[in-house]
Amino acid sequence: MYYDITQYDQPSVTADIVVFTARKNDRESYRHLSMPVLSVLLIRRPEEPYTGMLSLPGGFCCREETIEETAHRKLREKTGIKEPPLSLLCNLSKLGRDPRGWIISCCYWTLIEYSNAQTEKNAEWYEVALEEKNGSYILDLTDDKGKVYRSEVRLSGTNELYNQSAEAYIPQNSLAFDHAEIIVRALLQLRSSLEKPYAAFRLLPEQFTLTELQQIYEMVLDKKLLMANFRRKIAPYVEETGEIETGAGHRPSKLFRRRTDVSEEI
Amino acid sequence: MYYDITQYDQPSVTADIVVFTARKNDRESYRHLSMPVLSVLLIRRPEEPYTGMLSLPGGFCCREETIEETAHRKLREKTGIKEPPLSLLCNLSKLGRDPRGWIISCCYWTLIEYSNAQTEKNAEWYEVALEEKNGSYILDLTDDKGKVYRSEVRLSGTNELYNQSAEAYIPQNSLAFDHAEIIVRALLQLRSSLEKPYAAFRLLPEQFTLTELQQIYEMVLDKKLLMANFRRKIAPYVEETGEIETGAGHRPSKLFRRRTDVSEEI
DNA sequence: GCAAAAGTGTTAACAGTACACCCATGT
DNA sequence: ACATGGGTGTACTGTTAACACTTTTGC
Repeated sequence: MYYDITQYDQPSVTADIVVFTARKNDRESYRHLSMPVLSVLLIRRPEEPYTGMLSLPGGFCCREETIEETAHRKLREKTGIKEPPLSLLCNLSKLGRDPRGWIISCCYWTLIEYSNAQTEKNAEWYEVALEEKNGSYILDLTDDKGKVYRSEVRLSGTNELYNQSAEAYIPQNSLAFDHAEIIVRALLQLRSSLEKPYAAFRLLPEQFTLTELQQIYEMVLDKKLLMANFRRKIAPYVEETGEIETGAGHRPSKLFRRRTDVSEEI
Repeated sequence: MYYDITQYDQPSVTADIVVFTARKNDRESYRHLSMPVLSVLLIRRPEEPYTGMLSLPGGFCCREETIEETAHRKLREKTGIKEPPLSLLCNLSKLGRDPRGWIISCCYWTLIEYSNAQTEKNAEWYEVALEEKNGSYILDLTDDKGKVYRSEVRLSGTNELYNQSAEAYIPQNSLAFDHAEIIVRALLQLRSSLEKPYAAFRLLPEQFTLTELQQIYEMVLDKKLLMANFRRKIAPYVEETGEIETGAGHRPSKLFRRRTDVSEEI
């Protein structure tokens, strides 16, 4: 009745996820704040190819799941996090990007609150730093011992994502496959998503101070903001809880929550 | 050496493309302008499944091409258009969305200038009209004889695209597969992309009047704009060519082009 | 002249920026 | 008291919205 689709060659399809979180050191002293640290979840590969190198969490799609469900299942296994909203980032499909054969990667990104996640064995958080340098990007990933994994990424288009670079499949230093490029694209998209604060809320607990929210912005955008202006900008999206943060050695902060009549999407 | 990826079940992958264009009737009279009409390219399916129903152009991905290259090849076959920039829209992967089996659709959208395209046999342009109605969308596609194909689409999230609706695979009236939903998502994304005028330029010839550009906006956003304000808004993106449109029965319009120092991406 | 379309100017409202200043707390 | 962070007001600037007005053409 129908054409037999299996007469055509078929690819394997993976879901790969860039998971960002904000980790916060405790206060440096009773009266000094410390900035949160933008971090990404990476797996040290236990198997071929690229054994021992760092890679994004993800896995092969199977018939019983949508791609997003595969991503959710993998995230549940690695972090215990339940079904965070996923943003589609890009599809990478150039033959040669994976030495095992024809493998298409559907890439997503998401944000989770650090205290909600317990990472399992070979999954670790790495601090993310991105620097632009005459058209290329320098991506530095730093583990908790201070070891830095540097990758240089050149994006073909800009962050508009409708194209993919020829060099995408060359593993960059300690990052397997084209995963360095994926992380760079995800960070660029995260930054532009901060025009609205929905993404930032996902990095904070339900109640937060406006300073904490501002620190999320400063961490992601990698620049300082003026408090008065920032507060006016996000005022429509938050509401006071009535509660107060205590014991911080200064004027106590009001605690806010996101307004529930605004969308949670990122 | 490596795990054998072919031991897992593998999906077929298709690239589907929502191609928009702006068709312009000739002037209704020597002194009345007529609005351009937003149109989308659809194929009347010559084969099972859904024979005779309308569907998006697209085709199965093969090993030798990236997904974008497959999309480009299919567009070349249907319209003769050479490699327009593609914007990633969504991946649809729910089992059951295609009766032939496990088929993942990678959906893109793009814009082309009408005069550049020659459609082949069973490909036709359909006028697009979208109406929101308490959370659902009514999509009306009209052929050149005035026949209307109506679909009702309910998006699970909004236009943020990280989810897909359970009913996605139910063919909507005359649209095969979940293609009605894809067109709705593409139109919503096209609308929000008009914050910058790059997308609009792709619907016009190299030289155009500001009124033509404004008509593109009004056509896509489906609302009237004020001329003076519109001109100020897009002024940074265009420049005068020095030439003048003649023979229109009114004060002649200056012809503009897009400034070449701004990105062409959509 | 006149209808239709091209194009400009004027104003008020609003959002973004920079900065000055006051408030509340733990030591 | 004082240092530190929390929080507000104000003045300046640029952008957007609404509307009134002038210009140029073919008939």
